[in-house]
Amino acid sequence: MLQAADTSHELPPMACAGNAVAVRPQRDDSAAFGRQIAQTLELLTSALVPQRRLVHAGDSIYQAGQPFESLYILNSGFVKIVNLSADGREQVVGLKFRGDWMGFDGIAEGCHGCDAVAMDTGEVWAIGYDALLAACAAAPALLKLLHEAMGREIAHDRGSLMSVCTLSAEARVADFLLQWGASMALRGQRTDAITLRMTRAEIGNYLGMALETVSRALSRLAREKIIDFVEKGRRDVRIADPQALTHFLQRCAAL
Amino acid sequence: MLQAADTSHELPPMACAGNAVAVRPQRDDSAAFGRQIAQTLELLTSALVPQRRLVHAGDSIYQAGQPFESLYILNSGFVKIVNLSADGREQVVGLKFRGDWMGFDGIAEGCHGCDAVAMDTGEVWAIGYDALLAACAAAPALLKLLHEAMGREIAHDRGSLMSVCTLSAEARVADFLLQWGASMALRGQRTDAITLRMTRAEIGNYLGMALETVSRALSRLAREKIIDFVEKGRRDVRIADPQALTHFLQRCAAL
DNA sequence: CGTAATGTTGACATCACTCAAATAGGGTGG
DNA sequence: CCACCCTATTTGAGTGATGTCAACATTACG
Repeated sequence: MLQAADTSHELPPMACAGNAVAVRPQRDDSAAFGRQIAQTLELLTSALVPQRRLVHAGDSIYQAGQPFESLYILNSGFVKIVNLSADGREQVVGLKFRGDWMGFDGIAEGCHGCDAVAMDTGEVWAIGYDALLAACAAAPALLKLLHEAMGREIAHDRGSLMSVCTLSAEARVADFLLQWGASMALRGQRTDAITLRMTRAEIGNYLGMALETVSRALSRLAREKIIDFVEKGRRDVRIADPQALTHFLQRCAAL
Repeated sequence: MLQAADTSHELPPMACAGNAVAVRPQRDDSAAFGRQIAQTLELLTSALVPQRRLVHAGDSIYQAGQPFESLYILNSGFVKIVNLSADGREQVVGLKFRGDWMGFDGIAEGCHGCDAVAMDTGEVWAIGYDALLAACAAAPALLKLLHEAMGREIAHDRGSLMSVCTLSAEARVADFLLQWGASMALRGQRTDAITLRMTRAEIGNYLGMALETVSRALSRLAREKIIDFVEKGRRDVRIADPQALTHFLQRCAAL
């Protein structure tokens, strides 16, 4: 579909996950990631006093323009990261789940560049950045976890950019569902029954397409029996056939 | 053009740059950023022994799949970061200039998720990650710079995502030129005469559009006297009227 | 020079957006 | 429990922006 830059180079066999398309909700990964979250939270509480805050849908955790003072960890719930441009455009640029860090974007400029808005009831831990650095000096393991979180975010954002740039609208929706499922799987949750807490407009905004296009893509996936909706309400998606969904995506990408 | 998610929230006055559209090649910023680069390089040499490497156009600094061991700093030259997917898509997801760090994407997974390919002759410094962490423990200022670089990258990637998702093709090309100019300005280089070291195909890949669309957008900007090409070869762009370019972008964004 | 790579431009096709209308759900007050 | 409203969603029809294909022009390079 889109042109590939002809970067001529031999590709060594991909030894690592990278931004692979397939979902792999393997038990190992899931357990490892769960341990990592637990370890992070544990280290944080042992070394610092995170300020816990209960948030409800619509609450903002931080807003663009506010001075950067803390990083945040999502202990439970679901958060969207919204980028705002000077000329009024706004764009969902990230989704955060349990264990995810938030607020890195503020480190460089000294103030936040996005809004973080809760999409559901949940608990957020705020960690003063200076205190965190001090704690990291004492506990190198914590620094390692912090860097891993930042690295993961960078790698993930690049994956998003690639999806938007190289996949058709339908493929992006399929990819979105797969990624959501993978996120759930990593956290040990069931991956077949996905409860989207977002409107079609928000999904479309996140994926860079009109809400009608999201709706049509989901309808088509449902028509082809790749997904289905649980009774009453179209926000709960069941990935009826994960393999078919992966194949669907690969077929789109191959064109 | 695209639908905005109706996140209802009041926006506090933007006190900071964030992902503002306008270019501001102010002398202050430029000087500050120049100092920051110098400080980074100085700190690195004082605390560590970076491994310097001369690269030429086409050389790869690291490749996806290689084990992650080092971070890299570009001392001079110009590098593109290319993301590869399992199904063969490839996408330029980042461009690096003097002073930029590379390789963060490998921290989380333990192996690199992208290729970094030199587009021009330059010098790259490799810094062993473990040694860097040790040095950071001794020199907190270095850790601060490292985190700022990571935060900047995250913020920048989100800006890219937003551009691709919310701007028309022509606007993205205009934005691309403005950002390039801003990068040059930050580094104290002339901002009016831009030497694109990329083919139309690479630019299009980076911006998520066909190379023909890039060509048409540049032609139109030239026709409207907003930019022009220096004699012989269409790779050297002169931003004839920076304000007009900014206005052009804002006009596109307003639609 | 001659050849290959790159860039430009036109014609046409198509994907995805816009506009519009109908349906469905969820919540609220009577 | 029902009537009502409001939002979210679905679906269709038409259009426009952008991709694709193709021809040609220009430049770079050996």
